Amino acid sequence: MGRPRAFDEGHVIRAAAELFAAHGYEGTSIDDLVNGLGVHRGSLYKVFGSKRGLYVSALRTHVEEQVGPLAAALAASGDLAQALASAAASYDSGPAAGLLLLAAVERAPHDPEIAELVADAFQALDQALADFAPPELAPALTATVLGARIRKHPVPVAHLARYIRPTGD
Amino acid sequence: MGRPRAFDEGHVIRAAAELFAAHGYEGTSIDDLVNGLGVHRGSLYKVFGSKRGLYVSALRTHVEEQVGPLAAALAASGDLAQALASAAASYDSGPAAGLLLLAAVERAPHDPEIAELVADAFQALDQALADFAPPELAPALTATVLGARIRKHPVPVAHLARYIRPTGD
DNA sequence: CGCTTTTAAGAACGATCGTTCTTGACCGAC
DNA sequence: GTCGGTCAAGAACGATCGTTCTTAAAAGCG
Repeated sequence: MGRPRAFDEGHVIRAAAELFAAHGYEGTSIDDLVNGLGVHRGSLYKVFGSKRGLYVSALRTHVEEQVGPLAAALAASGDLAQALASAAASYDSGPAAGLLLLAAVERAPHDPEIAELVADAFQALDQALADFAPPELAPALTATVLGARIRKHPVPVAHLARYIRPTGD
Repeated sequence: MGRPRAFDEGHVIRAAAELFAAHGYEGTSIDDLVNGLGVHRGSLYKVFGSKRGLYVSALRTHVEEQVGPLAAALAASGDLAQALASAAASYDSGPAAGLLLLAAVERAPHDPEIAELVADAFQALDQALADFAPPELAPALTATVLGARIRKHPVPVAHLARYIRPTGD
């Protein structure tokens, strides 16, 4: 009963993730979202409660739909070189790529819930990489993958594998 | 002639860098700057022209006073382990640390001048690291150092050196 | 058809945004 | 001492911020 929705919630969340990834949380206004998403102001507040609510939904969905599958792909790799290559390729692409990175540096320091989402995503990457390198190296390798995403030109992280001795020292 | 300034420009720039590093460009308002810096609104606009002008000054000073000396310290290291250790230690500390990182993900995509500042700083780190590892690995190692700064808990990047075979393949 | 419920539309709210202006305080030079 | 010039103080600008409100439109159900 009642008037049906004229928009798909998942589609809206993904489009919002793009906007937040492109301009950051503070740099994206409600008007930007209303115009870019084609969803009415009141509907956004009805469904997500606030700008922050929409942001959290966007980040959570980004982690689930982009970072999660990436971690799974890493775990299915044959060796470290393949894992690093697919990590770089997969994380470089995707319209909302960089949302996790932006969330980590912009919002996580001031928002514990976002900090937890970010930490969980990073830990998932750690675990996926820990199978192909000495375990104490996993956080550094995750840092490499994340840091590579920052630079303008692609960073050949996969080459790193050729210089790292196999698992177990 | 004329009334002398009641503030030190360098000190103001460094304090502004702290604020921008903590809350980002969009997340730091002119009122935040006026309150946190103790400098009058009109004086800020007289000296720096605009909020962006102050931000560019802060980023440039941060690169010159923090990142530059770090690159010099790297170049003076004995081996890769020492270089990575000092990179992690030096870049982790400092009140404005992270400003470069935040500038790279938040402003560089939308501001060519900032993008150039960021790219130059990254390249300086690349060159400093290229002396201790295979040259094609330098960007990846810079990415590791940058990525490590993102995570909440310190990342032991220096351990990476123990697994990397010496320069020249 | 009427009633109920949910969404869409858009004006409107006070607060804050970056920026500018006006006024008076301060200092060196004459 | 007073004049010229720079800075400090703070009110004020229009624009935009996130959020809320009022009203109309669209569906299922009796």
